[in-house]
Amino acid sequence: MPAVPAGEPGRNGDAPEAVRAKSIPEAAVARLAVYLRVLSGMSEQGATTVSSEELSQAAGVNSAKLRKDLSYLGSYGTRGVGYEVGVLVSQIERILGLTRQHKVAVVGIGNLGHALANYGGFPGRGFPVEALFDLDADLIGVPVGGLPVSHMDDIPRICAERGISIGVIATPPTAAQSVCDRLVAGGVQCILNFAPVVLQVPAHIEVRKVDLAVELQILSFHVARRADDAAGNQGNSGLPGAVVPAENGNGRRNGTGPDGGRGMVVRS
Amino acid sequence: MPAVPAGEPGRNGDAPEAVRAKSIPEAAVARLAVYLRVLSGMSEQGATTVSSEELSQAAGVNSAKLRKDLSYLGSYGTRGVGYEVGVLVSQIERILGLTRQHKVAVVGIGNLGHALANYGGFPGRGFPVEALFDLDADLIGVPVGGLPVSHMDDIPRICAERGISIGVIATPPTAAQSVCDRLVAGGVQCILNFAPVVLQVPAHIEVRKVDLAVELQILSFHVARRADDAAGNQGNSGLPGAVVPAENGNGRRNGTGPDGGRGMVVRS
DNA sequence: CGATGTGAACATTTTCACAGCA
DNA sequence: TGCTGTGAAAATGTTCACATCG
Repeated sequence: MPAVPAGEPGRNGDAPEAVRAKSIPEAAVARLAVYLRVLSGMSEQGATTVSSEELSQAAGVNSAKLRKDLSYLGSYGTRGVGYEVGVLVSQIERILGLTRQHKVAVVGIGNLGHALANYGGFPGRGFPVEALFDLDADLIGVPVGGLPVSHMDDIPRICAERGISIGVIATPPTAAQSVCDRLVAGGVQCILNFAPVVLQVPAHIEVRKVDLAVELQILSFHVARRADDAAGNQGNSGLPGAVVPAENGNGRRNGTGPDGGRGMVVRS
Repeated sequence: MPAVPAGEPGRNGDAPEAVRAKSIPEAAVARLAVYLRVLSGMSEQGATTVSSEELSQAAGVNSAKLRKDLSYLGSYGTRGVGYEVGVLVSQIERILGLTRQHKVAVVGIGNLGHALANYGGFPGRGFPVEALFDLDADLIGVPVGGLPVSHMDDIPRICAERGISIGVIATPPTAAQSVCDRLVAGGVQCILNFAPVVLQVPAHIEVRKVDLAVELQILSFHVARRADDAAGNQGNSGLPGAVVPAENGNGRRNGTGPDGGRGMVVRS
């Protein structure tokens, strides 16, 4: 995605496809991460091969979609048999760029930030937390999860020094944009934003947001809609029928989407 | 969405459009929640009207999309002028079902659950936390955020008694499915899942997931892709050019989508 | 005149359905 | 025979562009 100077993002008449090669769909990337987790679990349980049917069941998607997604990796399956778990894991890790580490900085050591910091290195390794920041004087210097908290003013310097590539914003909404700017100044390339604000960033910075309020409101919408359906409710709607994978609609895009609530979190 | 008994979700040749009326796109619903937050902020600052241009800027989408989204509410704008903030707020709240309260139960009072419980009522009111659950004997009975923690075995009974409609799962992944089943048994209609597992639920239950690992891995993918682009980097890519709203791709679907890593989360 | 509301063009994503290979 | 890989169709979602109306 060639960065667009300003104004409306990506506004070009026809765009002669520029340089972009094959490029794998955003939606597929998100699912690959899920497949990876499922595959890791299977691997730990000793499985060596899986069929698209099995894997798709476990991941909660249909098999056609799964195969299409995996096809973006290349052809690593064996017709009539299935896929080798180990191969799939490697290939997905390769595509997702998990073969190298991505240093993380957590800003805002409140409830959520604290939880994240205590994580002591994010999911499945590969995302070591290497810097913590806050404004609270009482927190500066205090080790959280083994790492001392630094002052937000030092974000640019410290991020640059330590080669942080991902910044996690877990501050109150009012501080978020300022923190974001400093992270960018520090050379951070991606931001995971838990604050309920729409961040303004240069085109080359990737932002993803997690917003509790938005999630709850979307659920609220569905509850409401269900109530409306109180009409032609033929067939089997509320009947405790078969149980199937959630298969909901979290295919979030990132950008401007849902933001929301207040901030907290974490768990493993 | 008529519930599909079992097997592959929604597998029907052509589906004669059944009963579904107009129905507003999932993607739009997520954005409406964002508009609502932005509008609330504007309202607090005394703004009484907004143009699609202003609002879209603040929300990080383009004006056409914003107008299309708002059109699902009905026609509440004034040509040549814009929209009345108050009207928009009311209409969005109506569509999102925010005119009534949705009682929330939080399961798993660890780092995340604790943070959520302390929230003392979720974002912008409308989502009061009315029950807390955990397995830890040391926690049972202890008030967290003013509410005593109950045992997970009592999930079905208590949820039913208190009329909980939304369950938040903040437990370790191993307990998630079991908790989910009990929430469903207790009559909960929607689930917000912070555990990195694909939940199996009856078709009439709405599930949304928040997965830190998946988010980080998606960001990792973009870092990696950026590295690859190290080729024909003409134009202005890394140049600190204009700053624009994030507008990323968090348009998550929910269902079977991205799940992910280990579990953590949240904010404010 | 200026901004909304929207049909139609376009783009992306999902699903189908089946050829092809182990 | 059975399952992968994929072209093509269908569905969804986004953007354009402009008629319309306050």
